[in-house]
Amino acid sequence: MEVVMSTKANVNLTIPRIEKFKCEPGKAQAFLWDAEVKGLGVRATPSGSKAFIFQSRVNGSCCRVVIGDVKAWRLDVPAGCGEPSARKEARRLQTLCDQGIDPREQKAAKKQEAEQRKIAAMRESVTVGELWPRYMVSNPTWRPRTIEAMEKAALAPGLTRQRGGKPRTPGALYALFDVPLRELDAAKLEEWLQQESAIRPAAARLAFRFLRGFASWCEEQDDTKGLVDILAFGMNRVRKHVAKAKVRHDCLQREMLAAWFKAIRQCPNVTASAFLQTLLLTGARKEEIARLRWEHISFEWRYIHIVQDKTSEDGRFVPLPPYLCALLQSLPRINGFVFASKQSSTGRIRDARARMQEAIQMAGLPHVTIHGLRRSFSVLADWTECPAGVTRQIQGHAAVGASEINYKPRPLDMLRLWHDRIEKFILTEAGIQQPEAGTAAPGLRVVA
DNA sequence: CGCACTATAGATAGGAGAGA
DNA sequence: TCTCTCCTATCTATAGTGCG
Repeated sequence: MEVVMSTKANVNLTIPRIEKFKCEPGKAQAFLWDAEVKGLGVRATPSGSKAFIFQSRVNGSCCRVVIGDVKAWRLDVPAGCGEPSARKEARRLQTLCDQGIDPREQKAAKKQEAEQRKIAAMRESVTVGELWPRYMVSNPTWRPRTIEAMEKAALAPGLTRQRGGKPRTPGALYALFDVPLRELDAAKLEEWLQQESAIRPAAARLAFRFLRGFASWCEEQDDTKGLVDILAFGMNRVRKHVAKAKVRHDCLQREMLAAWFKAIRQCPNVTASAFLQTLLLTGARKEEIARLRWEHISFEWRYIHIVQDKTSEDGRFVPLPPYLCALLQSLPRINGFVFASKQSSTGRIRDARARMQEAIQMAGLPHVTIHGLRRSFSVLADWTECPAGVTRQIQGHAAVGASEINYKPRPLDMLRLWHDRIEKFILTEAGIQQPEAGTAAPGLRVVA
C-alpha cells in the first residue's frame, strides 16, 4: 500500500503549532511535517487525537511508524539531555532506515522479546496450584470417580463437613500447591511424601500418582515444558517414601460356612440377608449386585445379567443356581430393584455392613469384610476343582493369560454346571437342606 | 510369559443424622 | 430406641501397559 505524502509544505514544528493543528472536517487524517527532522510529523485524526509519527523509506518501500501521542512525548529536548524526544526518536529511526533495518521489524522483535520475558517470568514462578485447574479439565476421558478422587486430593482447607460440622481435612496434594513448578524436585517430593505418608499412607500414595500424571502433563505443555524434574518421580530416594499397598485376605473358609449361614439366615432384614448370601454365592462385586433389577434376572432360564455399570457395555451373564434362585424369588417386589430399600434415596440397598458384622459376631467368626465374600467365592470354588477360568468368568475378572485373553467365552451351560457344583459344595458345608435338583434349564448359549 | 508399575475404579471404616 | 442412610477419610482391587 502506498503512503500518500502530505502536499503541505514542511514547517518548523513548534508546540503551539502542534496544539493548533487539527484534522479538517471530511478528511480521515491530516499531517503536519517537521522541517528540521526529515520524516518526523504529527498526525491528527477527526476524533482529535494527535500523534508523532515517523515516515520514511526502507529498502525501497514506505515505512510509517507511530512514535507516540503528542501529549506523552516531548518534541525536543536540549542537546546533551538524556531524555527521549520525538525528534531524537525520529533521527534514530532514520538511521535505522538508512542501514536497511526496518523499524517495524525491530519493534515487533522487541515486543516478542518482552512477551518471552513475560513467559519466562511466569515459568520462573508458576506454582502447582496455579496450573492444577488447567490440568483438571485437560482430560475428558477421566471418569467421574477419578475426578472426584483428584478433587479430594486437592481439597483446600477451610471447608466444613456436611455432617457433624467438623472441618474437612485438606487433600494431600494441597500442601504442594504453593510450590513453584521449578522447585518440585526430588528433595521436595521426599519431604512432602515423608510428611503425608506418616499421616495417611494410602492417600499420599494416591496423591503421588496424581502428581506424577500432572508432571507428565506439564511436560507436554508448550509453556511449562522443562519446568518439572520429571525424573525425580522415578528416583528410588523418592519412591521409597511411597507406602506399599496392603492386601486384604479376609475370607470365609469352608469350616466357617455353617456358622455364617446360620447367623445370616436369622437376620431380620431379609433384603440384607439375601444380598450378603448372593454376594457369597456369585462372587460378584458389591455394587454389581446392589444395582440388580428384576429384569436382569431370568427365573425361567436361570441366569443373572450383571450389567457393567451405568455407562454402557452389556456386562456378563452368570448362572442362577437353585438355592440362590429360590432365595431371590422369595424377596418382596418393592420397586425395580431386587435388593430394594424404601429409605435409600437410590431405592436400593446401600450398606449392609452392620448386618454382616452382626452375623459374624453371632457366629463367632473372625473379621470378614463384604468384599471378603467375593474372595471367599473363589477360594471355595477351588474345593470343587472348578477351572480357574470358569471362576474368573463367573466373577467377572479379566481374562488372564494369552489363551484366555483371546478366549471364546464359555457357554452359560458350562458355567452353570460348575456354578451349581460350587453352590452345592457351599451349602453342603453349611449344612443347608438343598432344594430338589429340579430340571436344569435348557441350554441357553449366550455369547457375551 | 511373568512381572512391575500406572491409571482407574471401587471398597472399608467410622460416625452423624434421620425416620419408623 | 433402633436401624438404616449417607458423608467423609482412608485404603484396596483390578485393568491396562510396557519391559526384560
